[in-house]
Amino acid sequence: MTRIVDVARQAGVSTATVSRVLNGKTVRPELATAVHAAVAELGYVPDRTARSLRRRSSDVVALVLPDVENPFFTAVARGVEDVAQQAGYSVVLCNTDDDPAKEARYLDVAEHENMAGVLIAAAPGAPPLGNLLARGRAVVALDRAVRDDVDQVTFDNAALGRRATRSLLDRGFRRIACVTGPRETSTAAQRAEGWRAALAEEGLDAPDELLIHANFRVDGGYAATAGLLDAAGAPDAVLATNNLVGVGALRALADRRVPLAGSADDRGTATGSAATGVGIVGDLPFATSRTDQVALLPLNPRGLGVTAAEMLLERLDGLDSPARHVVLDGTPAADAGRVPA
Amino acid sequence: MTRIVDVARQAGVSTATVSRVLNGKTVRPELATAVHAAVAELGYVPDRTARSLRRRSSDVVALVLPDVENPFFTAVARGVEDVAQQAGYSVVLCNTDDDPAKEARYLDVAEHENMAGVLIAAAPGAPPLGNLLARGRAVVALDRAVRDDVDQVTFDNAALGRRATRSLLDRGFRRIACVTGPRETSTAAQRAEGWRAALAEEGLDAPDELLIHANFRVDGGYAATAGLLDAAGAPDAVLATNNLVGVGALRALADRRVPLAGSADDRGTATGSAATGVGIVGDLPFATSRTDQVALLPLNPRGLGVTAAEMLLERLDGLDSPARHVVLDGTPAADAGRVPA
DNA sequence: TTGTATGCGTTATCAA
DNA sequence: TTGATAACGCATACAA
Repeated sequence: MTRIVDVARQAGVSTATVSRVLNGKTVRPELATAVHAAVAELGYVPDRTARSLRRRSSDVVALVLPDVENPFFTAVARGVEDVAQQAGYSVVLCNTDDDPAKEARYLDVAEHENMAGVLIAAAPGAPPLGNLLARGRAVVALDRAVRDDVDQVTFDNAALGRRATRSLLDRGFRRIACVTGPRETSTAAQRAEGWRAALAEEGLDAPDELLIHANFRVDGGYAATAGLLDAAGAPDAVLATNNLVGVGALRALADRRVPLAGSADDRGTATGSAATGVGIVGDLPFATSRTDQVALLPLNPRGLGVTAAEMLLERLDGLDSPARHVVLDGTPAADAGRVPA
Repeated sequence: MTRIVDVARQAGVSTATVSRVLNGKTVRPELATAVHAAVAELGYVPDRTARSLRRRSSDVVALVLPDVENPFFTAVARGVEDVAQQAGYSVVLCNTDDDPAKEARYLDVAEHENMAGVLIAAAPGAPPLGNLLARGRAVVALDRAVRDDVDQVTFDNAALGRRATRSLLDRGFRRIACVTGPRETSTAAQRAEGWRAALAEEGLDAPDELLIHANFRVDGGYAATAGLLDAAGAPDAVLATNNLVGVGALRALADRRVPLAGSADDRGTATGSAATGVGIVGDLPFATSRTDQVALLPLNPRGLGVTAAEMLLERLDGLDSPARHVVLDGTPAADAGRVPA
């Protein structure tokens, strides 16, 4: 392994000068070129562990997510990684299952590993992120809102809920149920608020029995949708406020042979249940059926990750500036100009 | 931040003794308890960076994957993480997109970050993993076969291909196409071999035009299946050798309104195309349709991750033992007894 | 068995 | 601007 002393010797300078060149401090140009030549010739790569120990901060960033199996979050991770890699940071993925205890463990690790920063979609009910901030770590919350004093980037979830509901209204549905995530999860609550608002704008009621708080996974969407279909006064359409809940809803309909309203199967297939409309806030990258009768409101999770990572990078060299809140539109088209590819 | 000297002072011993206690060396019991008490009281956590620098190896493990957006590999990651966490290791996810250059970069990082080990589903055509081995790093290849001199855990892919094909044969299909991944990818090639073998056992031909090498993603499966349907002598069933290709195949059929053979839609729906059977090696966690007419051969990617992680842990304290090759059956039931939950 | 003292490779302080 | 050297926190060789 080649060390900094080897480079120093080869270039005929001190280790301090080599270090300065490598860290962009002011050095006489000819010495700098000599150092670069030596680095190239020896194939020297600084030992990141030693560097971390000395700097008291590594070039690793933690990305703490509720569910790495959710394609939404893996897409977020892609965006984060692309930006972070570019800037020389590595990304560690941490999966919390929305368990505050798991989340706390990972944040501990992040601190004791001297990680440069943390990007987090925080579990509801988890303790605030003040510890990390207090210890001078950069923190950016993404997707889900947290305490005001930390940087965060979220979608305009109320607007997303409104727009998805409106597109169902535009298709002629009137009795629209909303299957969303846990009450405490900000995205779930806000998208449901958007649903309520869209109905209100149309002079429609949003009765309690049409708002279901499930978990934000496939089984949650499945059970909730099945329940809605079984209950008296079944809805003529269902709004799923995230991708996995949407998958569950579609599968529940398929299992019961309830056709999608507006599809070719709508008429002709003999079935006991009335055709039902489906709206989804999010995408279905692994759909096994046609989705053209589904009112999809595609999101841009990658853009969310990109923006969050960029905020973290800025925060890393400016720890004292006030917290910033960025609200993205959320859809790929709208973010196109705003978020770098 | 509390350091080892603080603990030493508190316990009335030297830093060396504290270190020994923490690392399980032999120490007089009463001193050990004193140290433990001090650790607890001060809430001491060793600085992992310093430890890495000194030991020349960290407690981070790299998990290098071709596609973190593929649910198969995220499930592998879950298995790896569970085992690794338990043993005190953190897991870094690295995404290569099967690009040898990206893979090489990550392996470089793993080496220069002094990571304890690497778990990798290697990109075909990537340079062998000898470098890492030579530098004394523990390496375990998973899912895909690599050079014989490195530990590896794979599925019995030929058998998987055979069984999936057989289940299509059992359902009465005779002209069965195979859509698999790139020739160079061992899993793709071996599962296709299994397909060929199953047909041969039945005295059936496996003509070249029925074997398609696509990419191992949704678009690959989609295009390949569409092509098969368009060609003269279309198959009566399609075997997809991985989950994403299966998604693509199902969506191609749905888009063309080709009913699944054996489903309720099989008769009744007027369509130009004949009903087609589908077999898939893998699972469809995000299917938006019923899958009971699909011949699914479920896999156990989590078990793959668990086994690979356990092999890595063993390798970590025994770097010189000969390379081991573990071949898992691959299905959840068969692995149930073999792979710890 | 325990303590002392050195070194891991880098960055930062200080004097020149 | 540059160089010599101390320090980051821990583990271990060596001495006791």
